[in-house]
Amino acid sequence: MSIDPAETLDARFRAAIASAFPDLPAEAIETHIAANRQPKLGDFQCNAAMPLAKRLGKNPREVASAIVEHLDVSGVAEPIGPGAVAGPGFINIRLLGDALSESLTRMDTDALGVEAPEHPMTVVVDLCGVNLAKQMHVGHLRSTVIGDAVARLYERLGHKVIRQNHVGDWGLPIAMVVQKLIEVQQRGRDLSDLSLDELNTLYRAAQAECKAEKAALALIAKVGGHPKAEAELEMRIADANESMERAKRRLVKLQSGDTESVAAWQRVYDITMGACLATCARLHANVTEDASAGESSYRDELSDVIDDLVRRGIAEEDDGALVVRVDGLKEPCIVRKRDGGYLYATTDLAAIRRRAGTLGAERVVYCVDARQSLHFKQVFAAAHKAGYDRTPQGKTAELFHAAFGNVLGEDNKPLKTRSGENVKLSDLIDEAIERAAKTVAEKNPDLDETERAPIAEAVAIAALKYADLSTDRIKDYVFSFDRMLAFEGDTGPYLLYALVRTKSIFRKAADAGMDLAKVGDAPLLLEEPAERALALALLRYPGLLKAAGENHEPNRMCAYLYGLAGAFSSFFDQCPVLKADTEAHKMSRLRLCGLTARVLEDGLATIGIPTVERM
RNA sequence: GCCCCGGUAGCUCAGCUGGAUAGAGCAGCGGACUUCUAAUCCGCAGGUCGUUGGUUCGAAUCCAACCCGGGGUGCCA
Repeated sequence: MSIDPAETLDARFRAAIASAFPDLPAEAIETHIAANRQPKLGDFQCNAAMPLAKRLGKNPREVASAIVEHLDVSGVAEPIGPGAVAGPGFINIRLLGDALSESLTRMDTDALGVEAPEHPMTVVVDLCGVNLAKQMHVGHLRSTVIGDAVARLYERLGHKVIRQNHVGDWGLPIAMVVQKLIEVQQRGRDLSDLSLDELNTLYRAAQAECKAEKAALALIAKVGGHPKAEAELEMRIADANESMERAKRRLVKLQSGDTESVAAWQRVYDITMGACLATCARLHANVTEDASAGESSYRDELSDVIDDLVRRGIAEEDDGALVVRVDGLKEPCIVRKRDGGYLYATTDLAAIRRRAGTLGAERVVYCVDARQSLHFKQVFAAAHKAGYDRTPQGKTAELFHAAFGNVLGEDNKPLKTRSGENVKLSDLIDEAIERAAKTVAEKNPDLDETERAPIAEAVAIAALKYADLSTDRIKDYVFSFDRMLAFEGDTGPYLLYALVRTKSIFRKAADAGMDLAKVGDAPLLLEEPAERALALALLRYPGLLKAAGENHEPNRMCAYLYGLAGAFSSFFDQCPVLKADTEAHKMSRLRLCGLTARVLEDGLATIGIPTVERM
C-alpha cells in the first residue's frame, strides 16, 4: 500500500474496473481519483464512470454501480455501496480513520514520504543570467528566484542538478565597456577601488557614444531639416561610428587574448560577479561562482559549432547569413551574421551541446523571460536537428523554456523607478527588510534587537520570494510591498507564522516538562474534522512535490503550503494541543504539529524560502 | 500582416489538465482573544469565467471566429 491514499485507491479502483469490464484493455483504464471538492461528501472521489460509459456506450450511473459492485476498499475506506454513487456517476469515498493514521504514520520519516526516483536524471537549470557591468535589477529577480526554486525542486526529488548562470559577459556590448574602462584608466583612474555603480555609468556612457542616430538622420534627409542641425547630427554620427569602431577593434583584441584587454575584462567580471553573487546570497538563492558558465566560456566553441553545421549541411547560406531552417517555424534560426559575427543563438547552440553532450543533461530548463520564447523555439529545434541535444548515452535531452512574465509596478507597466530606470534588486531587498523590521518590531515588541534583525531579514526575503513564486509563472504580476508584507492572507509571512506556531508549542511543552522523546511514536488519533483535514493535506505532499517539480511550477508548491498552513491554523484553533483532554490526544496532536512543521520547513526550503524559529 | 501569451468577484490571484453549487486573499459587513504567538480562526456578502458559436451526459478548461491588453517577428541580447 502506498503512502498516498490516492494511489491506493487508484489501485483498488483499477482492479474493480478490470473485473467489472473484463474486455477493457488494461491501458484503457483510467480511475480519475481526485480529492473531493466537497469534504461533506467524502475525502476522495472517483470520476471514472462517465468517460468509461461514453467509451462503452452505456449509462454512466450503471457503469458506476458496476464498478462499486466489484470494488474492494476494505482496510482503506468506509464501505462503498450503491448509495455512494452521486450525480451523473461520481463515486464518493471516505477513508477509514485507521487507514488515514496508518498512512500518515508511514509518511512520518525523514524523507516525508518522498521516494527516490527510479531513474535519477541529470538536470541543467539555466538561471540568473546577469550581464557584466550592470547591477542586478528586477529583470533578474524572477530568473534567479524561479530558477533556484526549480533547481531545488529537482534536487529534492532526488535528481542531480547542475545550475548554469549564463552570464552575459561577452560580445560587442562588453567590448564597449572594456574599451571605455581602458580609456578611463589611461587618463589616470586607478581601478583598484572601482565600484559596480561606476562601471554601470561607464557602460551607459559607452552605449550612448556608440549609438548612431541613423534613424533621425534618415528622417531629416527625407523631410528636409535645418542644414545646421543636420550638420551637427552628422558629426555626432561620425563620433558614434568612431566609438563603435574602437569597440569593435577592442573586441578583436579581447578575442585574441590581448593582455591589457583581458585584464580589464577580468576586472569588470570580478566586480560584477562579486556584487551579483552577494545579492543572490541575500536572496537565499543558491547561485555561486561554480554555477557561472558565461557566454565567454563558449567563445572557443562557436566556430566549431558553425563548421560542424556547415559541414553536415544542417545550416545553409541565405542572403549572406548562415541559418538553420526547421520544420514548423517560418523564421529560421540565424547562427552567423552576414559580417561573419556570431549571435546569441550560436552561443545557445554551443550551450546545449555542452549541457547535453558533455554534462550529460537529460533535461535542460531555461528560466528566462517569456519574450525569448520564439528564440528558444528556434534554438531548441535547431539543436535537435543538429543532434546537439544528445546525451553521451544517446538519449535525447528534453529542453524546456520555463518562461515567466514581467514584474509590473502599481501602474501596470514594467516596474521602474520614478526616473524611469530599472529598479536595483539590492534596493528592493533593502526596502523589504526595512519595512519588515518595522512590522516585526510592532507585532512582537518582546524580541530584542539582535533577535529582530535576522527575523526581519528572513520575513522580508520570504515575502519577496513568495510573491514572485506564488503566481503562475507565465503571467505578469504586480509588485506591491504593501501586499506581500501585509502579513495577512496568502503571503510568505503567513507561512512563516504558521511554522512559528508549530515550533512555539514544542517550546511550551518542554517548559511544561512533557516528555517530547515519545512524541514521534505517539499513535495518531484523527477524530476531529480539523484533524482529518490536516492529515489529508499532509498526505498530499509527496505527490504535490513531484508534480510541482517536474512541471516547473513552484506556484503549486506555494498553493499547497498555503493550504497546509490554513489547515493547520484551523486545527490549531479548534483542537487544543497541550490542553487536550487526554495524554494520548496531547501526544497525537503534538505529533501532528511536528509533522506539519517538518513539511512546512521542507516545502519552504524546497522553493528557497528562509524560515525562522520565532517571530 | 503573421506568431506567442494573457483576459475569472471592486482589487490581487488560484482553479490539480473535461466533472457536482467556479475558489482564496485583500477591501466591506458580523462573530471568536485574562492566547498553545489573534501576523489567527469562523461566518455573511460579492461572478453572464472577454464575446459569439461549436464539440458532449458535462466546458473557465477542448475547437473556431472575433474583441481588448502585452510581447515577439531574419542578421541586438
